[in-house]
Amino acid sequence: MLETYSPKERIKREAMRLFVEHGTDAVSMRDIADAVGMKAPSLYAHFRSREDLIGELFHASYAAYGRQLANAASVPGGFRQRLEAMVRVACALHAEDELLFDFLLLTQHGFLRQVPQTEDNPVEVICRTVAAAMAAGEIPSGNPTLIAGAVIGIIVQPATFKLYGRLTQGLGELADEIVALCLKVVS
Amino acid sequence: MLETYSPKERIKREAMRLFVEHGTDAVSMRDIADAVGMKAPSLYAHFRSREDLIGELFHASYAAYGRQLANAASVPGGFRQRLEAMVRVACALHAEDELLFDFLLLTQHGFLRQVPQTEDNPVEVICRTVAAAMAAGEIPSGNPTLIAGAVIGIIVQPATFKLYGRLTQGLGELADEIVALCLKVVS
DNA sequence: TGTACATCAGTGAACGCGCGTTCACTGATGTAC
DNA sequence: TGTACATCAGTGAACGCGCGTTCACTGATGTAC
Repeated sequence: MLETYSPKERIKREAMRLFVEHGTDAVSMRDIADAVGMKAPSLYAHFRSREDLIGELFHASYAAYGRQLANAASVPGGFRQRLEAMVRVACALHAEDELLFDFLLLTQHGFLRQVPQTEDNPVEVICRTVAAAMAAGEIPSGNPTLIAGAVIGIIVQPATFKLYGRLTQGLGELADEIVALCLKVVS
Repeated sequence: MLETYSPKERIKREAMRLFVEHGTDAVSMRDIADAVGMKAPSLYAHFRSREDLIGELFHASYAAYGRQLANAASVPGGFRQRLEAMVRVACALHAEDELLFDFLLLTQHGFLRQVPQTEDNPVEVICRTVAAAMAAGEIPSGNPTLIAGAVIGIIVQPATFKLYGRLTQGLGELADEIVALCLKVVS
């Protein structure tokens, strides 16, 4: 039941849903409050401002994605095992909570300029892992950032296709094929 | 000289620049007018509304990209030649007018739901071309939309990296490598 | 050459609206004795 | 069990602001005679 979640969790969830459905800027505090069954002023008992609410939604989830990828990147084995683990984690995150994945996908450009380049940054994790493998001679030498970008693109663009209905299967069901495509790109 | 362009062209250009720099929703009609050296009401001599201005900017450019890709997709030769031609066109478009490419990249999610699935749609062009090649047995069978998504991701994600300064070279300089990555993905 | 008029890109002032946010208040719930 | 008080999530009313847009007007430019 929705009611078993805390008010703060319900607000975050409904806000995310509305942001994905209509775009961040088309959703007002009153819209969010309505969706939760509150009045707008009540939201300020849980978040200091609208910007805080959206920022908390983005940054917390983005960093959580980064930590999950970093975990996967540290599995024992060679680069190919680590890459496969990372790609499978990304696909699993999409399968577990597609709304959250879509939220990050759609709102990324409002935040990427201010996102810290730390170890919690998912893009950073993949770039570092590819660069390390290339430096160690595990994959052919080249432009590591470009290869990392290709890998990320192979995950993110199909997620976009799913969002707009071009693909009916989610990344969870497509994981095997996506892993295979990413492995081709690093060969 | 800027002054040799028509007022309408100058408005479109400055608007695009501001939208890329600050995000569509953070730019007001007054901001655009200021950048062009006019007052806000003057914009309405050239565009019926703010929505019209942004829509014209997006849809005209998006369709022009689609036509260029469709041209490339019709070069003589096998699928690999056509794919290479399309990827090179995409890279050339980025090299010729990075601002426009970035604008389409950043604003796509505000429009993709309402974009027509016609022959002018760039995504549609690539999906159709891959599907045809797969049906003809020119590439291994699989999920054609997923492969097309991977190809698009390999182009779009590096463009995003360039936008945020992760890559210093544009797609023009990276074209050879990007072509090679796309060819791997369809093998 | 000079005068009267048409054209039209651009403007100043103003509009109504919805936004984020504040704040004094309500009313249900829990605690003390 | 009953009364007085504290707590605190939630509210109604209101605020100031910047937005998109309208409209009567200006003032430079071109044309007719």
